[in-house]
Amino acid sequence: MPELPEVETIVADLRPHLVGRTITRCELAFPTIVRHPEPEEFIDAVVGMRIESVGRRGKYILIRFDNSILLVVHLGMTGQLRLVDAVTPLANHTHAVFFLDDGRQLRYRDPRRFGRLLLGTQEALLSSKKMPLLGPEPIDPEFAAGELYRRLRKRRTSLKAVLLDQGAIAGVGNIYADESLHRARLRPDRIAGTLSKKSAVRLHESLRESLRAAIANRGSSVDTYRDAWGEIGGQQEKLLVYGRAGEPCFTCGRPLSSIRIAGRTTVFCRRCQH
DNA sequence: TTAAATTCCTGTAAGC
DNA sequence: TGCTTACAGGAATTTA
Repeated sequence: MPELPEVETIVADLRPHLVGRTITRCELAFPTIVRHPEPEEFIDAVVGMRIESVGRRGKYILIRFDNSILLVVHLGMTGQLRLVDAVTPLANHTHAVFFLDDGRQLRYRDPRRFGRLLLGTQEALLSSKKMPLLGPEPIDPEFAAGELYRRLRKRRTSLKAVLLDQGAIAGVGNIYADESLHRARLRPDRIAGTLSKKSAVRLHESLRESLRAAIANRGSSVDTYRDAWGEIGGQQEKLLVYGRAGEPCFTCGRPLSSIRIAGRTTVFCRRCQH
């Protein structure tokens, strides 16, 4: 499922192709995928807009138009945003198509429909709670270990739950939460507030390393994730624990354990993580 | 106020 | 082989 590295890959791929393009037409095959504003208003507002920039905040794709209005795309679990030629056959579950002035199309496809589209200024979307307040970007050079430590310290829930909390740290999902906790040799069910500064520094480094490696490998295609060209990523081959329950730990050889934390499958090594 | 539980969805895989 | 059932999970919403 798309997390920070997968969204970053899509955004980086789309940026040079979308900036400067104008949306000439928009078709919604499944209008309820648009959560704001009403679908008719959404179409009226988006058509004729020129794309100024393409960015990312957490797991959100931000397509900014030249009047500071944003087209916000959240991929949920199975969302895909693809740039295709007009002759490319329409895949099933394609809910929205944006026609561009160069003849190409930006298509949103999402079998499970957990994703959503939003349109508006950043301020309006935030104040109307259509977009939540997100925590800091973990790969931002300014995101220091001390900041992570402060955020962990005030929480009385598990490390895993805090890593998944988008208001605590933006962009981390089930894959990279498990991966970074394993790298940091920390049990996912450790209460966040009991962590030492030293352990928090280790988690900070592990988190950033897990995300950086995944971005370098164009993300993990463990479920239906595909990049903007429909291609799979490469990080799924390099995952240390995610999806490997029962298989041997690469460090000690003991079978990896699987438990449920915060309603999420969580894989870790009972021998290596404390 | 914080944390946990519930809900939304459908493709996939396991089990009978 | 074909049907049924369990499972996957991001985040908004509800409950504790």
